[in-house]
Amino acid sequence: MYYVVHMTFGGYVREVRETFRRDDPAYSVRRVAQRVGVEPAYLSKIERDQVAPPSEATIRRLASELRADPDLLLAMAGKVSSDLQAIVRRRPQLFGELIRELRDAPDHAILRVAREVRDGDW
Amino acid sequence: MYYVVHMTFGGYVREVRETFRRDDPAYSVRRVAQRVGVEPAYLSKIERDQVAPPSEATIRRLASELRADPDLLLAMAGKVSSDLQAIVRRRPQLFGELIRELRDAPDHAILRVAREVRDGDW
DNA sequence: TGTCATGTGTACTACATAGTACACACTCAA
DNA sequence: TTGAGTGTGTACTATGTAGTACACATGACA
Repeated sequence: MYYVVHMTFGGYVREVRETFRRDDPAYSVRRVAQRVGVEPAYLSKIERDQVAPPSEATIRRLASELRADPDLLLAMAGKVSSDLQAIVRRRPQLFGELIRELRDAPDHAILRVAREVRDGDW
Repeated sequence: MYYVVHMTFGGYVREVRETFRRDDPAYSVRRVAQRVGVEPAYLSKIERDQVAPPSEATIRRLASELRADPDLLLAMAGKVSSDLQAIVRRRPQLFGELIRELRDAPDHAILRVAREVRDGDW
């Protein structure tokens, strides 16, 4: 599934939507656009990367509609979830140090740290 | 020093600049503005919170000029450093989980985790 | 054969962001 | 008393963001 990382935002959305569509006509550009709350022409342009990715709010509704991970979709759009930003902003130096420290850490190390924190022994 | 958290961006900048100025006339609005590369009137408005905080690039130059922590200044401006955002965007789910897990953790717990990572035993 | 839904091209718009440019009144030092 | 430096008010602007609105050609299907 990691190949996704090399896709554009629009390309990924189109692929996911078309996959749903293969066995459900409710996933046409027009009908998805309507449920998401944007104009069909706009969604069409988004999927062909003719315009910049939409706002965070629209990306979230799109993610929900396409059963995609909002954080992943936001990342593909070059954005970071505003709730994560708020957490970091509350203690910028602390989180800054931690995140920069983890920049090159392998995935499993980050996961392990997260689990350690969850079983919080502080 | 934590009272800083309750200040506005502009108020903090003004306070820091005026402190420098008490024993160095090179820290007038005009001269700092010139070194930072903005119009004096603009810096004046920033310090009185008459306009939104400036761009990340300008905040960084301001931080450097005032020997302030860029992450802190950016946070006061409601922003998160773009390099941190880039790190998170590379592995959005992983960092998302970790950061949300740490939302309510005490400072020392986050620090401890960061140190653990630095003495990286992965 | 008409009509219905589909995807998309073109044109336009409202609001936010990130400032510049200039003028003005004030103060202090020579 | 003038002139250099100071802070700030007002007016303006360029670019980016996040879309809407409508028209059009196409293809299926009843």
